[in-house]
Formats: sequence, C-alpha cells, structure tokens
Amino acid sequence: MPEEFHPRSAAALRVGPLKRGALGKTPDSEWELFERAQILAGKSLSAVARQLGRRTPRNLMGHKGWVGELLESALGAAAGSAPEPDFPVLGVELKTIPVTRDGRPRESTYVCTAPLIDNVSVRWKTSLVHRKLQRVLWIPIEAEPSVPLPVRRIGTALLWSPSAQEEQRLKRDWEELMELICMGELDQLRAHRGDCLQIRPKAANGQSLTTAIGQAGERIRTLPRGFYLRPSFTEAILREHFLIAT
DNA sequence: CCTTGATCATGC
DNA sequence: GCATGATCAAGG
Repeated sequence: MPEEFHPRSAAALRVGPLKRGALGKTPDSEWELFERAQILAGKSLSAVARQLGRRTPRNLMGHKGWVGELLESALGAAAGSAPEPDFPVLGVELKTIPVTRDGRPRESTYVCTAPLIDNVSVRWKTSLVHRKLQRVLWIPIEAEPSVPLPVRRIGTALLWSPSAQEEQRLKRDWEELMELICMGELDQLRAHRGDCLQIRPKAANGQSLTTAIGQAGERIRTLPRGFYLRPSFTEAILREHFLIAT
C-alpha cells in the first residue's frame, strides 16, 4: 500500500510540517481530503500561496475568486469549469466562505447556474443544486477588511451534509424558483424569493444575455442567473458545528 | 447593517 | 457564451 494512504498521527496533524508534494495532490478518499483541509487550518493565505508557488495579490479587487482557487489547488480539486462537484469521484463540493471575526459569513454562497431552458424534466433530486449540496467541505476564511489579504487565516474545515430539515427547506425553495422559471415568470424571479436558496444575476456584466422562456412560452433573452445560499443559512450551518457567540 | 443587483477573472 | 471561482457597491 502506498505510504500516503496510511493514517497520520494526531501529533503530526497538529504540528508536523507539510511533506514535500503534499499540497495539491488529489485526495483518494473523503477522509484524506478532510485531513488535508485540517492541515491548512490556521495557516495564512500567503503561506499556502507561497508553498504552491503563487503570488498573493494585495487585495481581492480584480481577484475575486483567488481565495477559492487557491484552496482548490491546495486540496487537489480538479480544475475546470465542469458543472459538477469539485471532487467528482468523492461527490464533494469545496466552498470557501468569508467570515467575520465572529465567524459569521460575510457573503452569500454561489451554488451553480440556474437552468432557464430544457429544465421541465429536472426534479429536485436530479438537480445540480441537490448534487452539489449533498456533501460540502466548508472552509471558513478570515475576511475582516482591516486584515490584509496575505495574513488572513484559513479556518477549521467542516464536512457537511444537509439535515433532513435543511434539505426540505432547500427543496421547497428550489421548487418555487424553478416553477417561476418554467412558467416564464422571470419578472418575479427576484433575489427576495427563497427562504435559504435564492436566485440572483450571475453574469460578466449587465449586457450578458442568455435564452429563457417568456410568459407565452416563447424564447426570450435575459440575464443569466445563479443559485445562491443566503448568509443566514450558511451561518446556521457553521453555528451548528462550531461554537459561535450569538 | 444587510440585501439585492452588478461585476471581475479565467478556461474552454 | 457558459461554467467555474466569488466579492463589490448602492440603496433600503
């Protein structure tokens, strides 16, 4: 059996330096993925970037996805833009989540593109939202504006699956939102809809257009949309598993 | 302070 | 253009 498949001791997990080549290797199991994430806990973004041979930008303006991409590389996620979880074989989606000093999410969490056409046969359980949220490796990232990006720290990872109740809430929202899409009610498809899951524009700019269905069933051009998790939902996830003062 | 709507970068 | 990675910024 290859050496890298052996469990490591708890002591090694806490204080051991990263083995040469450890960063970026694709994990073969969920356990191995989680262990790699644990090793990153407490490290600064610039430290991880340095070990990967990457430069750390001064800030995120013009580099909005930099943190997520850094963690993808560090954990060996399959790079690319395929509409599937980051670790397809494991069925695990990786999400970095910017948090305040209190550990509360600063932003909503993008899930996936909202399908505006050819979606009539899609059910909750066959939806991309469902597939991506079945198993998520949440990695909180320190995101206080007063803390310079390079010294912001990576938090303790959380491997999460929705509870039955959480899944019901997601399913209800998904069905309500998809109903509007299928009925051509894009005017009513606004971000205020949805208890925990919402739909918002997801586009390069306001001129971006994609095809959707209008009220008369005709094809129309509209802004591309994406599914997002509300911060209140992700905050509850973190709070259930970590101790967060209220 | 929070939410909604808008936007930035990258690969194909 | 579409999918990924998200954060920005105006207004309530």
